[in-house]
Amino acid sequence: MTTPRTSTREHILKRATMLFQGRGYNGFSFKDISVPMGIKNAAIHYHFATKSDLCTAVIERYSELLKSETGDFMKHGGSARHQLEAYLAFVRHEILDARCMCPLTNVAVAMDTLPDEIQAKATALSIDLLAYLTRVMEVGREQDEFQFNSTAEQKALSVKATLQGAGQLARLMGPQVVDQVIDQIRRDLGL
Amino acid sequence: MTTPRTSTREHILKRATMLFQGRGYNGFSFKDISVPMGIKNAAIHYHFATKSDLCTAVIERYSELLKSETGDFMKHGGSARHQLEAYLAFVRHEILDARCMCPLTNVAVAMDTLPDEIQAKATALSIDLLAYLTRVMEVGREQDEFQFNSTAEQKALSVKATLQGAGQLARLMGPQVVDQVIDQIRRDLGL
DNA sequence: TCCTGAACTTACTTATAAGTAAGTAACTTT
DNA sequence: AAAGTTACTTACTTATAAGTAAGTTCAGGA
Repeated sequence: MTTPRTSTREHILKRATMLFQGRGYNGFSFKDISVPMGIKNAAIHYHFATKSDLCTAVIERYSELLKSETGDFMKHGGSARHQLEAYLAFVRHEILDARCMCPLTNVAVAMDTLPDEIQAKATALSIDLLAYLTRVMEVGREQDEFQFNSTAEQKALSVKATLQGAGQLARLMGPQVVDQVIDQIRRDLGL
Repeated sequence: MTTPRTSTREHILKRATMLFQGRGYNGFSFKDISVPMGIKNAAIHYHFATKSDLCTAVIERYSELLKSETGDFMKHGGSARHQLEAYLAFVRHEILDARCMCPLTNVAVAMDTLPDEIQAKATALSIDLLAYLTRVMEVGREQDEFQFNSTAEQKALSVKATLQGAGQLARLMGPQVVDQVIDQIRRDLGL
């Protein structure tokens, strides 16, 4: 073997992430991972006992990624505007460059068909994300950067919903909708 | 047979609609339709040659439903506020009572795995819906009912995205988010 | 009454899915 | 050098998917 064996697991996870975010849980099979990688399906099962385990790991990893990006702000504060822009840039990148959906979208649509473990992880992620955005909204209003007349939580929920929806509409109507929607989020915050 | 045969096709369509909107194209099978109906899979194939045909009919029917609900306004105008509320009520009903997602969401997530025909129908639907909402925004601003400082199209896009996202978050975080998001849409229009 | 077509069912095919058990090659430890 | 341990492959099972071809039932018309 020329490829270092220790990285196989990482490669599987990377591909699974792309497929899960790009097609949803029911939209891909082990073959979509194994064939392009030049390995056998059983190799995937060696690293991840079941498809459910694999996709749980995908969501876990996504959660960790977001946690590391948002953690500092949650602990130490900072500029809300700066945080918002970082988050918007992250979402923008996922939609336009990676051409994938937020894992939350994919869990939500197939909710009833998914293992409980995945539902739980996704729910936890959505709660974390909302808590983060709520904090950003709170701080932003305190700092007189953002203007809105509802609760920070409600505004955060609305911003999150809008971004989730932007990912969908981008697929249907083209990538240009993303920047329009993001611009409107800023305007609706008085920016 | 006690059941009138002529209604079988309608029953199939009804069930397919629930399943497609509830689980996505890849999240249900013919069995999910035939077993609860007490018919055989082949009976579905008699009315709809392929799964693609069946789901195309589902989206077509949804488009017709929306067209009939929005058509009058598009032709004759009226109160934008009234139209907006009717549309919000429609979306609210779908999320809370029917507990299903907009077909656009389900197409968007599995875009790459779906037949071209379905992609085309969904794209057409999204364009129609956006045109409708754009008109509502335009009229609303002309009538001094709505306030926003971007183009009517951009605002409409943002509202649509927000509602699409609300459907997702409702599944993950509970039904109460829907009314919060809808309330925020009103606030962001100066209502 | 025979015939025809609509609306199915029965019985099948083909493909693909997830998952498993047993074997193997190479590296690691003792 | 012998004995694990890791990271796989080979070969298989079981389940389920969409789709099809041929036969059946019943209602209405000539």
